[in-house]
Formats: sequence, C-alpha cells, structure tokens
Amino acid sequence: MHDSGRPTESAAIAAELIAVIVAVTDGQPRVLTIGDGFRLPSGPFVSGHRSLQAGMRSWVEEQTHHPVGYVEQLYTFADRDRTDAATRRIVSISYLGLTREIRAAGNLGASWQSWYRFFPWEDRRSPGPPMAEERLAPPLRAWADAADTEAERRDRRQRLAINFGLDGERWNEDLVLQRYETLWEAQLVAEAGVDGGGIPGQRMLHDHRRILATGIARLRAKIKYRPVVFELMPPAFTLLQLQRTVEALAGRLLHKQNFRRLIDQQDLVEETGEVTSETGGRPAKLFRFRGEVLAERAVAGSKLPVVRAV
Amino acid sequence: MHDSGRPTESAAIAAELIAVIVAVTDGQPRVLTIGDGFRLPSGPFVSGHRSLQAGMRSWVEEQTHHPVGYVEQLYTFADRDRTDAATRRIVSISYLGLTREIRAAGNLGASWQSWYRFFPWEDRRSPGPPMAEERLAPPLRAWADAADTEAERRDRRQRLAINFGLDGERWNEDLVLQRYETLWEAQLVAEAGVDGGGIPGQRMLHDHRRILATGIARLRAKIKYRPVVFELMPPAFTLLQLQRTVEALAGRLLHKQNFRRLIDQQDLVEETGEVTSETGGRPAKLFRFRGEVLAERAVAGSKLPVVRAV
DNA sequence: CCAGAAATGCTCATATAGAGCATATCAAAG
DNA sequence: CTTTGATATGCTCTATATGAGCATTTCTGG
Repeated sequence: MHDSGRPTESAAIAAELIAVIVAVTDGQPRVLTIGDGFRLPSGPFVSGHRSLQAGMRSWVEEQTHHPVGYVEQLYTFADRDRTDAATRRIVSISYLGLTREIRAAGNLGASWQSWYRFFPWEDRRSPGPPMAEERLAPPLRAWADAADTEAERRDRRQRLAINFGLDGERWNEDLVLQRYETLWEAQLVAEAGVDGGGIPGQRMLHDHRRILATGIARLRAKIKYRPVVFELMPPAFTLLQLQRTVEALAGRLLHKQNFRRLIDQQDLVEETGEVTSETGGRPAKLFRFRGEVLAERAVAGSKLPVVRAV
Repeated sequence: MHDSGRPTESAAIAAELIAVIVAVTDGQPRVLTIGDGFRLPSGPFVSGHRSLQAGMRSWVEEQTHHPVGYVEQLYTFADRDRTDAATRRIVSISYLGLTREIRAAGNLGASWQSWYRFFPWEDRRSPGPPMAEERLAPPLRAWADAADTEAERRDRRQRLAINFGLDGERWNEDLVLQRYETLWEAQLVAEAGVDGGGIPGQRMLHDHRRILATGIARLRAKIKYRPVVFELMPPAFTLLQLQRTVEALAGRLLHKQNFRRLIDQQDLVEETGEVTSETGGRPAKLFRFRGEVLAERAVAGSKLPVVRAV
C-alpha cells in the first residue's frame, strides 16, 4: 500500500496469470495452448498462491499436466475493456516459460501449436521472397498512403520500413510486437474488429496473441545475450540441433561455421564423448551444456567505453 | 479471466502502483521520494484509472507535483507478507520513469535523493579502493565461510566474486539487484531484520529499496543499447555533460575520447551551432539529441551469425 | 603571458563479426 | 567396393568495433 499508516481505499480488482510456455520440437517453436488451441493457460491469482510465479505454475500444471521449467515474468497489463463477472478490473500478469515438450497422450486437450501458425510472417527460414514483402507490404503500404496528412504518411512509411524490413531496411527479428501492433493499427489482424483483410495468421482468444507476441519478442532478444536456448535442449545434442533450435526461435537461418565459432568461443558446451549418426552424413559429436557458465560469468558485455583501474 | 465462458471465482486483491522516477542533477543520479525521503511515490490502482501507467502518473503527480516523462514498466510482485487493511493480497506493479529535475520549492515534502545514499557501494566513480572491497567484502566472505557444506561455501564464494567483482573478476555495474539480494541473504541490509551489520546505505520503507535496485539495474543495462540518457538531458548540452550523466548512472568513469567516438558513430546528436564556456576551459560545443534516430533505426544489433540473402 | 581545464584529433593493437573455401568422415545406394 | 549425399570441421580474409593513449588546440582567469 502506498502509506503504511492509513488504510487504503483501493477498489477491489482481480488478478489473472497467463503463461506463454515454449518448446522447440521437430524444428518448430511451439507454444502450449489449452482448449481449442487458441488460448494460453491462465487463471486467477488467489490468496492460496505462495507467489505470482507459483500461482502461474500451478495453473499451467492443472490445465495442461505439463511441467514448467525455466520461467520469467513478461509484462503486466490492465485492459480497459476487460472485466470479470463482478465487473472488476482485471490485471493480467504474464510469464514466459521454457521447457521441452513431453509427448503425453490426451492431457486435457492441452496441445502444442507452432507459434508461426499465429505469426506466419515471422518465419523467414525458407528461401524465396518472405511473406512480409509478398503479402503484408501491399496492404500496409495502402494503409500508410491512406493517412490524412503528408507528415503522417511519411511517419507510417518509415515505421513500415523499420518494422517490416522494407525499402532497403534490414529485417529485425526482434520487432515481433511492433509488427503485430502495426498490423492491428492497420486493421489487418482479426482481433482488431473486421476479418483481418485476408492476412494469414490464426487469431487467438482475447489479447492472447498479443501476449504471445510479447513472449516471442522477449525470447528472440534474450537468446542473443543469455544462454537460455539450453533450457529447450535435451541433455545431449549436436551442434546442428542446437543451431536448428536457435533458427526456429529467431525465424531465420544462421551461418553454420560462425555459429559454431560463437558457441565454443563462449565455452557454452562440452563434448560428452559420444557421437550420433542419426541424421545421416558424418556422425556428429554430442555436447552437453556447461551449466557452470551461468555462475562463472555474469553475462556478455559493456558497450560503454569504461576506463579501467583508475 | 482464464475462461471467457464461466465466471471466475478469483479472490479480491488490491493492486498498487509504485514509481521509480529518476533524474540526474549536479552529477548525481536522483530518485524522487515522498515523506521523509525513504519512500517511493505509490498508490492503489483504482477503476477510475485509464490504464496502469496512467494511474501511476496520476499518483506521482498528485504526491509530488512533478511531471513524469518517459516511462516503462519494471516488474510486478506480490509479497506474501504484505496485505492491506482488509487483508487482501497486494500486487505491486512498479514503473521506471526518467525526467529532468524541476527545482520547485516545497512541493508536498517530495524530495530528490541521490540513489547512492541507498546504495553507496554502487558509486565507483571516485578513485581509490571501492567500497565493495573495503567494507562489503569482509562480512560477505565471512557469510560465505559460514555455510554448512563445502559445496555451498564454494557456491557462495563464486557468487560473491561475480556479483561484487572480487577474486580477479571484473565489476559488473548491472548487477545491482543481485548485489542487494546477496547482501540481504547475508543479513547485511537493515530490511533483512537486524541492524544491517554496520554496512553503509540508508534503508527504505517496505521493499522500496529492492524496487529501486531493480530500477537502477534496468536503467544501467538499458543505456547500453538504447538512447534513453537523453530523457535526462536538457535540450542542449555539451558532450562532457552527457558523459557525466552516463557516468552518474553507471557509477563508473568512462574513457572520454572513446565515449565521444561512440556517440558520433551512432549519429545520436547534432551541433546546435552554439558553444558554452560555463565550466572553464576551452568552450564546448552544444549539442542536441537527434530524436529522429528513434524512428530511423530500430536498435543496435544481432550477436547471432545470421546468413544474409538466402 | 602563463597555468589550468577541457575539447578535439589521431594512432595502434586487439577483438568480434560476416562470408566463404576446402576437407574429413560417415551411411546407404548401386 | 565405389560413388553419392550429407553433414561435420578447419581455416582464411576482410571489415568494423573496442580499449588505451599521446598530442594539440582553444578558452578563461590570474
């Protein structure tokens, strides 16, 4: 409360916990859903919960029977237009979780959905002209041109260039949320009211697609400076499997040799001593994650030109 | 709610908004406090608020009469042991705000406090042996050695080395929260129960010091990849002033020439055409922030060895 | 005119990142 | 037993970025 002395007259509200649980299987990044596959696991935060995170874990486990591993908080929001049966405002606290998919039959209708089902334009791993340019750019440009003033038109065009990698700009895979929000503004997603203008991409319940976008964006940004990918890997894996996992998340292909150089420069993995010849071709060495690095090194680095030993 | 069909039976809870408002004045990073200077502006989230952020802004303005500029969400938590008068669980949503200090007399007892008053060990700008080594290391090492098992002792020592830059490790200014939490665990901060073992650093109300630590950590990390410092600068400034501001935030000195190189490599500023000779010495050119870069470039860069033009 | 305080210009060595070329090593097909 | 298809691995070369300093220039205040 904002004053320990006097009691607060705060209105009652309801708090909801929502989880974006991610795994990568068969080269696809997947998100854990319940029901018909269009909603994320979620439930109210109640007094019995030890903490927000504990509450989220228990809802996920209850609704999906799937264990949750690594977890971090994503974002909290309070949509003006969402209230519960008692018309209380709802505050939603979202979490991002990383696990490995466990294939158990019929667990409550919980299912794993490729996240590119909801954001097909985010997958740029296959060669050929990307969907952002083929399918999204035309209606988006039309939206930009439809602005009232010339200044606004210019703003919109520049925003499109940056967010969608148009007009010579490079594609930035981290801008998942910005892209979704731009599409929303241009009335190109189904949640925005109309039918979505024929843009591909499955909609979700309420604002769940926006929350998923937030989770993807966070994860794509995070794999660049923290070794979180390993939460998604089995105990032993080949470097190519690791690369394929990162590619699945980032939605783009990586340069193999440079990827390997990056990995071992950082001492992230060590050989198990075994090899596998699963995939055909020269058998690959198996590696395991060196969990110690989490303790050994805080993170990457500065970007500030600090002066040493004053 | 987690199911749009049936009503949820969620318990009522109270939501609180807390703000960490930062400004840099006279070379000191300062945080806006109310009352006796040991508490952050805060208040309940009520149904009249348009959004969480709007509610936070209105509380800050009501309690301090100070305008809030740039804002971002920090973290949401629910302390088990904090309830309000009606013994509802409290969910606290914290925000980080950046402004420039306005010196207005007697505004409600609101005041700006140097954040190093609460975290003196975080200021390493002055030469000489840093406080982390002089004052903190001994009791921390004692805590590490007091662990039950050898394994736990080793873990603690390594954690100290990384968090506090001991045993040859480098100081990482971003680990503000980890340091505070380690000190808490070692019973060296006043909030942890006892008197804090003589470690310098003013305590705050409730968990406000932890929230401030979260804000400092976020800001220190963010200035490295996003041009947020400019939110703290006046419209025109010299490069040295800019550098001093970053140094105040980071708590360490920067290499002047390299700092300048970094700034203009990124086209972050442009000359106003004027010069100032305020500080003595050769007059410095005045610069202004090129706000356009926010639109022009998304951010910094990859760290993933992507392959171009497949 | 001189000392003090910055502002500025440059240089050099060392990482890191982006792109490719060339081999090595296996499984399975023929 | 050889060929083909698929990787796994080693190395090289070129930009660019980063960390550290040295050397000048340009003012203000005695």
